Amino acid sequence: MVLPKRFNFREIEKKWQRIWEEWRIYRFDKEDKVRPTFSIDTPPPYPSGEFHVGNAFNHAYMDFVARYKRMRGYNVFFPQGWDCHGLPTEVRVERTIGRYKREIPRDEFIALCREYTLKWIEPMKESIKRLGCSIDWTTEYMTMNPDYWRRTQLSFILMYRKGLIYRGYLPIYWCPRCETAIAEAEVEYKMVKRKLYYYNFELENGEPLTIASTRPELLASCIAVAVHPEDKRYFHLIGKKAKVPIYDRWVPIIADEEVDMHFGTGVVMICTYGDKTDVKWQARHRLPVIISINERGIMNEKAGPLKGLIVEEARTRMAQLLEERGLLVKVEDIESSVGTCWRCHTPVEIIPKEQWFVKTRELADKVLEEAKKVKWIPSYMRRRLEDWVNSLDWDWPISRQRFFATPIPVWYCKKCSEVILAEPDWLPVDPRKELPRIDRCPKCGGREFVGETDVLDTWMDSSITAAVHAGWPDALDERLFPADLQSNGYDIIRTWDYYLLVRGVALFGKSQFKIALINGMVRGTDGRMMHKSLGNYISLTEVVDKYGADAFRLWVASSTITGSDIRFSWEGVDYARRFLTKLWNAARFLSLTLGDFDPRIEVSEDEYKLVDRWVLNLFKKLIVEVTNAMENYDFRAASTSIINFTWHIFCDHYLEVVKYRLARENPYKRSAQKTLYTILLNLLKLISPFTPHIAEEIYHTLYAKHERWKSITISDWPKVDRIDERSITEGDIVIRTIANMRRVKHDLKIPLNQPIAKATIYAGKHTKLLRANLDDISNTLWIRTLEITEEGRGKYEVREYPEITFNIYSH
RNA sequence: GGGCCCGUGGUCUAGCGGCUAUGACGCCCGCCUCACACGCGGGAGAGCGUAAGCCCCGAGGUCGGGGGUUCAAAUCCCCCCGGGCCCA
Repeated sequence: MVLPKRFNFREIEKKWQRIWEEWRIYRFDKEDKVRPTFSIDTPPPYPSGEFHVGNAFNHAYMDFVARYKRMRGYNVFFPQGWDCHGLPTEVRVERTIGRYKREIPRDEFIALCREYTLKWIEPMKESIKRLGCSIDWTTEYMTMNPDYWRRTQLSFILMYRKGLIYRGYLPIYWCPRCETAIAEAEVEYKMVKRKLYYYNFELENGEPLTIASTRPELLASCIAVAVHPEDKRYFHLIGKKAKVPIYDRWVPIIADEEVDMHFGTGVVMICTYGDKTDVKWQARHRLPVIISINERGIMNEKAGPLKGLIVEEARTRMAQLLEERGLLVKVEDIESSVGTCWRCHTPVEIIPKEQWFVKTRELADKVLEEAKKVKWIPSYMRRRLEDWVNSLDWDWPISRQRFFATPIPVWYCKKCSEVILAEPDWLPVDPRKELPRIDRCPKCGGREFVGETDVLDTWMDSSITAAVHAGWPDALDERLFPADLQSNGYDIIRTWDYYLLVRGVALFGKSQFKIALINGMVRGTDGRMMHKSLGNYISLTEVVDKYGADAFRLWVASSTITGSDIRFSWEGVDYARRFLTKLWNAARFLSLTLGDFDPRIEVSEDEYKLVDRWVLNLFKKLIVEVTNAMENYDFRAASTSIINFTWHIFCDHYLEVVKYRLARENPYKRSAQKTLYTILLNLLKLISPFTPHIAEEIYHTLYAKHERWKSITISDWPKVDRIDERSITEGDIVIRTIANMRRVKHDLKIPLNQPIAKATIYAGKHTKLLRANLDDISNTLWIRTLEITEEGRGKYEVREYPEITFNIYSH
């Protein structure tokens, strides 16, 4: 069949996506016990409603691997799920319905969250499909479904029983807008302009002591004043007392090495809790705790005159109060970083709360040990994980004061407060609505219980995906666990990779994944991070609409090395598309000349010409190169090698020298056809992990009737036997001679299809070689009489082989 | 302030101890050559002195800047500057 003149990627891509799904060729075959398995722990996207180019970048990487491994004979498991729970959904639903969650019944609010989540998943699923990902859609799951949270709850129970989860009254990050605890990992630091207030405390001798603070509203919580132990200015004050202004309490003046002598006046007030250092200081110096902010960010009765004000109002009010009493010395503008809630961007507070925690500090050593066993690509990414683990000061708070999440499977005895942990066979369970299935409290015999109303951090859901994919806990398929591949961006090493490792270690005593494939960030065309707010945001839909999934995928593969940032470029995607056009046209040329060719007919070795052996052996080298690159997850090297071979070696040189053999009957027609047939078929195989749609379309038009594979995307990866280096070096001499003569003919303004009466090549030591290939030279250049002699020099030179010169006589 | 990564023609990028630094985009010139003008061939472009082009000559340069190791550095080491990510 002849290929149409142009390839309509819109139609072709959609068609194959549909057919692949119908054929079920990307399903993991559970029954197959022969092929080795390769399992991917696909990070479930959060249903934001839009699958952006960053998501697509990561999914493309996973798909390259999935498709490659399938062709290497693996039974590939490539699942897809959705990480549904989370604060952003609650925030967005509140915004959409215009009411706060506490204003409507809880079940109604949760139902709305579910409804919107389903709605937001749809376009993202569509995008993943349009990207051409070879996902096994029978595996699709949503963490908001009871069957999934049953597993999350079980993991909680198991970790609790192992003593890895505890309930404690500890300071935690708290978002006053969302009114929930958040983990260190969820705090986002932003540089903001703030005011630094200088105001006076009073010393025992009545003298003032000026301190600098950005948070004077916390004076009510001030529990000490600290200086650096070596600060000569304040050395004499250590151990004495200072009086807190407004509140007139005496607090100790202590020394601590972490005080920055050069910030402000070198005197700092310690408040419970102004920031993370305050938490450390409070504990280290065994200071009391005075909490003056409530859970909604409003000053409480402890704050006295500030009571009822929200934090920002309280700050300016306090500055006023200080000023009125002549205690305010000065106010400076400074830039400093403020921790904010990663979803709603409200500045976070630190308050102590009764919360559930995972003993992550206790698990740290084992996590580091397991992280060492993981193969990190690129390898330096492991450092990031290690640095993060080593920098953790607090345990991981896993309880959240939210609605739309997995319920904590716990009740409390009303009488004695004993924790009643759900039994595994009660799951899934919602203690907010159900009672424990016991009559009496095992400790005090009490008969009344209260369900835990807090829910679990979303990371508790998503950090067991690898195990869940493998069927845990019902029927864990050992072949799929730990997962072979975990792929994500370097920005979330501290979350995805870290939490997966923590849970892996806690629940299974090992990492849940073997390879961590880390990709960079997608930047806008201006080189900055792609953000809607920066106006450099490009949607995947737009790119795929304009250029097609294959062009986007090939651009992703070829534009940057694994782990590096990729800068979006329309020119880059366009270049990829132009290559695909080239490939299409080459295939079309073959479809025009292979009409009478039967691939079953054997072509004997001596029917092949040197140029055939040249291109076939160069192609073997390409296979080796691409295979090595794919094994190293170096998609750039793999894809650019394919592009360069196809475009230049195959199209620019080889196709030109065989055209004459294809145009009319001759003894070397079949060998030319066979060479073209073989090379294009195997090129399609090599490129199909990157551009599966076009490869499939060409395969089905030209090859499917002769070849045994239903789809080229599940065909065998090309193999290589002995490479004949000699035909490569000799072929190169012939090819270069032809190319240089074509160039000169063009420079002489002779149309390339106009016959040349006569030409002479002065070939020196290459005379014998060129004479043996005289037909290729003369026919490709349309030379009527070609002479090849050993002696003499012509006017023109073959650049790569200056010993070869030639003359061309147009008349 | 800390950890990690990056800095090569106008733009993007390869090279990561050894010829004259790779390729692409863009630019300039030529060409409708029986798959492809979404193509093919060629050229300038990584420093300066001259008005352009060419040639000669001169001091001299070449991968963010500076220093070092080495017979030899874009490549290794140190410092600085700039960008990024993560964190304090």
